[in-house]
Formats: sequence, C-alpha cells, structure tokens
Amino acid sequence: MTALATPLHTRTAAPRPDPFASLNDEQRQAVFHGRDGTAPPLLIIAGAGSGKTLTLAARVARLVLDGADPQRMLLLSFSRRAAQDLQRRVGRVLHQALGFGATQRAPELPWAGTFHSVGARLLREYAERIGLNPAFTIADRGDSEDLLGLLRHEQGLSSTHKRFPMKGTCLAIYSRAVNSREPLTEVLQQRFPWCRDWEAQLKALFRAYLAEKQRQCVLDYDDLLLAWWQMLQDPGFAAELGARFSQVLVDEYQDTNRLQAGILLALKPDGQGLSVVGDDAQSIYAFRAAEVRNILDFPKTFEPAATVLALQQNYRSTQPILQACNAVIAEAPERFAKTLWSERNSAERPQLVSLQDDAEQGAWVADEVLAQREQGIALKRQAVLFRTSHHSAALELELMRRDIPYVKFGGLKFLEAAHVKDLLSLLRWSQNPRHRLAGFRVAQLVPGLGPAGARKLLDGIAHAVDAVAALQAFRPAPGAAAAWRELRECLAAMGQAGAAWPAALDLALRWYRPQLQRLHEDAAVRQADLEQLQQLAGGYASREAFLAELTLDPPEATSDEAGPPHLDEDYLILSTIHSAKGQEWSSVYVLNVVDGCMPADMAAGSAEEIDEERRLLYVAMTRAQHRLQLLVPQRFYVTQQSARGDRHLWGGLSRFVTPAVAAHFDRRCSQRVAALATAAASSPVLDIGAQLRSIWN
DNA sequence: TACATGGATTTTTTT
DNA sequence: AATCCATGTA
Repeated sequence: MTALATPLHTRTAAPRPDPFASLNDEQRQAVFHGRDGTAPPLLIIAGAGSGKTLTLAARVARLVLDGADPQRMLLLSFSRRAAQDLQRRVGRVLHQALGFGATQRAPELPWAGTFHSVGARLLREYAERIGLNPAFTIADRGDSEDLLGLLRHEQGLSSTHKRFPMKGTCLAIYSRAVNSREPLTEVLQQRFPWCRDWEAQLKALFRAYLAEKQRQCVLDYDDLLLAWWQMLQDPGFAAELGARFSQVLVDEYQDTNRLQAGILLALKPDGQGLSVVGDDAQSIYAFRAAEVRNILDFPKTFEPAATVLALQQNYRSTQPILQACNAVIAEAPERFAKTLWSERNSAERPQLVSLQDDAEQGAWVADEVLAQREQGIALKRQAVLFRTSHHSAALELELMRRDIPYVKFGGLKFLEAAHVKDLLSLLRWSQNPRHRLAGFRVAQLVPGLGPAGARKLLDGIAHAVDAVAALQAFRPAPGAAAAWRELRECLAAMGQAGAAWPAALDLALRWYRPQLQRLHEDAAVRQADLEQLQQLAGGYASREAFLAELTLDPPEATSDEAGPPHLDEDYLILSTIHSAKGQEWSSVYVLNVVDGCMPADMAAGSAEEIDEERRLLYVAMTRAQHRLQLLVPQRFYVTQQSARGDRHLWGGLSRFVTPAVAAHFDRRCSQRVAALATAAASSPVLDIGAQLRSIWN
C-alpha cells in the first residue's frame, strides 16, 4: 500500500521503520480497510496461526495513527487471556508505530477487556441512570449456584418425591436461557430434556432468584451482559453509547453468543466502525450458548453487507501438520471456505500413536517429552492437551513419579475451591452483615452450628434495624457458644479494622486457619492457596476493590500438590483444549483421541455437538508448530466409577480421524501394542469391541 | 437440632 | 468425585 510511504506525522528525527512492513497482503488489507474515510463493517476470518492478534493490534495502531481517539475505542474479547494478549500487542505495536523511546509509554486503551469486565464498568458508571445500585457486587458461578440452592430449598423443591434438578443444573439452565435468548421451554427441550417436567417450578425459582439478586444488589455473570443489553434497548442510551465509541473491535467473535451480538448490533446498528475477528473453524463454546451463526451470518446482517477478508497464511505450523488440520476441518459441513498454507516445510509428518491403555499413554508421553528435551526443545515449548480436565490424571502420576515439573491449565478454578470460598465469604460478610449467602456459609463453619442455626441467625440480622448489633447479640445453641464467640470477636475486629487493608484479611485468616485444619485432610495444600490470596491482597487498595476485581479476574488455578514451579524453571504445559486456544507450542501431544472422549460421549447427541467436538480436535492440532502426536489408547477407562472399579471401554480411534485424515499421519505404536499385533496377525482378526458396540447402534 | 451414614445422581469446557 | 437428600442416632 503506497500510503505507507508517506509519513503520517511530520517528524524531525530519522524516519522510523514502517511499523506495518512485516504484514502480508491479506493482513495489510485488514489493517487499512476503511481508510478512505468510510468505516464499513469488517469481518476478518483469521485462520489458526495466521497472525490474528497482530493484525487486530496493527489495525488499532493504524486507526490511532490516523487520528482515532484511544479513549473512544472499544476492544472486546471473550476470554481474559485473549483480552490481555490483545492489550499487550496493541501497546507494543503502538509504541513502535509512534516511534516512542524506551521511557515513553504508548497511549492507554482504557476500554479494552472481556465483554464481562467492560459490561461491569459501564454498568457501574451508568448505574444511577438505569436504576442500579452503583455499589453492586458481582457473583461468580459458585455464589450464583449457592443462592439458587438456598432458594431451591426454601421453595420446598429439595424434598419432592421426584428429584428436582440440582443447583448447578438449575444455574446451567438459567444461564443458557439468558445467553441464547431462547424461551425456557425451548432450552429444556433442546438441552435439558430430563428436566422438562419441572418447567413451572424452574420458572418460579428463577423469578425468586432475580428478586433475591435485586434485593441483595448482586449481579451474576449473565446479568453483566443482560443489563448492558437491556440498557441498549433504550434508543437514547443506544445512541449515547454508540456515539461514545467511535470504533468497536471484537476478538474471538466466533465465541460470542446472541446476547453479545445483540449488544454489538445495538451499539453499531449500521456496522459503521465495527470490526470483528474470528475463525468459525475454532468455535468451541457452544455449550456456553456461543453461536457459530453469529460469525456465519455477520456479513448479511448489515446493509450494505460487511466486507469479509480471510487470513490464510499460517505462520505457526509446518505444511505437513497443516495438511492434517485442513483434512480434519474439511469434513465440517458449514464454514467459511479457507485453506491454510505455510512456507514452513518439513519432512516430518504428524504421528498417530496406538497405545495399550491410559497408563502406557502417560509413560509414552513422558518418554517423548524427555527425548524432545534432549533435542533442545525445552519443556515449556511442549504441551499436552486433553478434552477434559481429569484426562491427564494418569499422565500426572507418571510425571510426578519421574520428577518432571508441569503446570496444568483448566480444571478446578481457584474461586471454586471450598477453602477460598470460605475465606472470601468471611470477607464479604464482615463487609456487609446482611450478605445472606456469605453469612450462611461462614456461620456453618462454626462447629455446632448447622443450617437451622445459621438460618435463625441470618433471619435475625435481616429483620433487625442494626445488623451489626443483631449479629453480636445472637446466642446459638449452648454447644456452639464458645466457638461462636471466636467468630463473633473476629468479625468485630475486622469491622473496626475496616479501613485497614489488608489487615482485615490477616484477622480473617487467624480465625479460619483452625477451621481449615479441622475440616480438611489436606489442610497444608489448601493453606498454600490462602497464602497466595494474602499475597494478592496487598495489591489492592481496599477490601471492596479486592472482592470486586477478584470475581472477574481470579488467579489461574489452585496450587497443585507439586506446588507451582518457580518462573525461571522449565516445566511442561498440561492444558484442556479450551484453555489452550490462542496458544502455540513446538511439540503438541493430544491425549485420548478415542471415540467416547473426542467426541466426548455426552456431547455426541446432536449433529451440532459433534461438529463442535470436531472443531475442538482441530483447535488442539493447530496449536503445534513442528511436532504433533495424536495418542490413541486402545483401552480407555470410564471415569465415573468407584475407586477400584475396572469399567472401561474398548475405544476405537476417534471418528474424526477418517481414512482421509489418517493418510496425513505416520502410524506408530508402543512395543506392547506391536507385540499384540504380531500375535494377532497369525490368527483370525476379530474386533470384538466394535461388534459389541454395534449391538447398540 | 446437629451430625454421621448410605444411596442416588450428575458427569465437560469458561466468564 | 462431589453433592444432595433421607434416615438414624445422640
């Protein structure tokens, strides 16, 4: 593009290098789209590893160089990691593009973040004008579940002769209905058919849930989007917010749901100034009501239709790996046509490895990982990916046995651990004695105080004029009196230390530590999490700020038994495929590429679900730069069973690895499998597993 | 009223 | 594996 030859701002210093010089033609088109003064809507279909984040960052930089106000740019993405990546990259490109020195800082982009965090900020800012208490707190999933559980019990739904869905299921149903904007009947029919009989009761429960949230000034994750959307249904607010943001750029568009698409459409009804980036082939969040249709239908949403550009050059993987990936996704029925290509050639093809079972799979991966490290590939540049968190269990055992350090992403979240919830509830309750949920949880930590006692206490507080006095005046059953006094004194002290932060947390910990010892066998491990919490606390100005921000931006995971390795150490990456999105490693191992696992047997119901599982495998494979192994254990243990159970299924190779796909792989197998195969070759070949399964097909 | 026990149920991925 | 719920006991 010739425009680059002319400096954008007059300078006296030596001409700085063109910040966009490294872009390829497709990327350049995306960056300079709409430069003629108009800003028609833009959809960038960015294949895996095609420099998506770089391109989006460069587009932001280009807009700023052309005079756009960074304060008026809205940058949205779905996950926290993508939001951080984007922010960092934009900063770097801008810094370079403006020719700043090491001491100068690039202009900040105050409105960059996840949909949820930006929603929270906007709602707080506009709270008073839209009838919201600006001091609202944000409930994470655990909080929301607990509240539903409480109401579920109060409505007498816990002791019915036929079982009512559990609190987690209730929240899943509610969330699905909100995010997909579908009526409850539809949601139950499609996704939760076993709960269909409870429609009326669920409706009543959700009504109560809404009322209770309003009474407590609490918003859950879904409310952050829903309230934002509702605000934008008012033409006045829609116009005001639409004008406030001159540019709206969205990353990971394939993971947005109907509610999020509605927000974007209300902000930019004609699509002017709207750019979205995504890859329909990598849409893996339908379970959270993400709509592939959002990205597929984006162009024709607008009049005139949005421009569609595709980034097809892949900078990540070797050509043999890409060919295998392309073969997998080629079997997906509906998608934007694109074919990734790479200049990185290599003789090494990806490998399909047959193994006997889970344990052998773990040993194999450990062997391979160490062998690679001998070749100079650090552990950090290798990753093991899997469908669900617990699939790495056997591998983790093996890694621990061999002292191979690793870090696991995905799985149990920090905020979901019981001990973290306990401590945070104590902080919340001390901040607001009327916080029923927090109080209910904390009170029951007192030995001798159960649900009934806790309810009596909280009812007293709720009806009293002076909540603090009511709390202090409470007299529990005699057996609990002494233990209760300790908590009461702790709360009083925390109240007095109200201004002093993080001293209040120290007080809370002093009371909680003995409870932790009493309640949990593995108190030492959990204690480490609490210490991490203590570390974090110092970084926040107040208890309020700490509690508010922790909900939207929590630490990655709870500390493993191995403990988090030091940053300078080398460690292997273990990750769920979902958590691996957007990342890349030199060597990638994908565990359990077996039917029943990929696709997961519970996700094998509908055609859409199968398609999503296929994309999941595609996402996993496209993470690999130089080396890719799909592992296929012949015998795959069923996870839900007693500790010594031996239930397993004779898994076949995943249905996504069709003969056409397999042709792109080299076959390998462990020695034991090889030995079995030789033995089998001299006798009739019989696939009992497939025959047994076919009975039920 | 609190707690222990046993049987049943649900089962993933993230904000 | 974790949670929920009914039942029995102190």
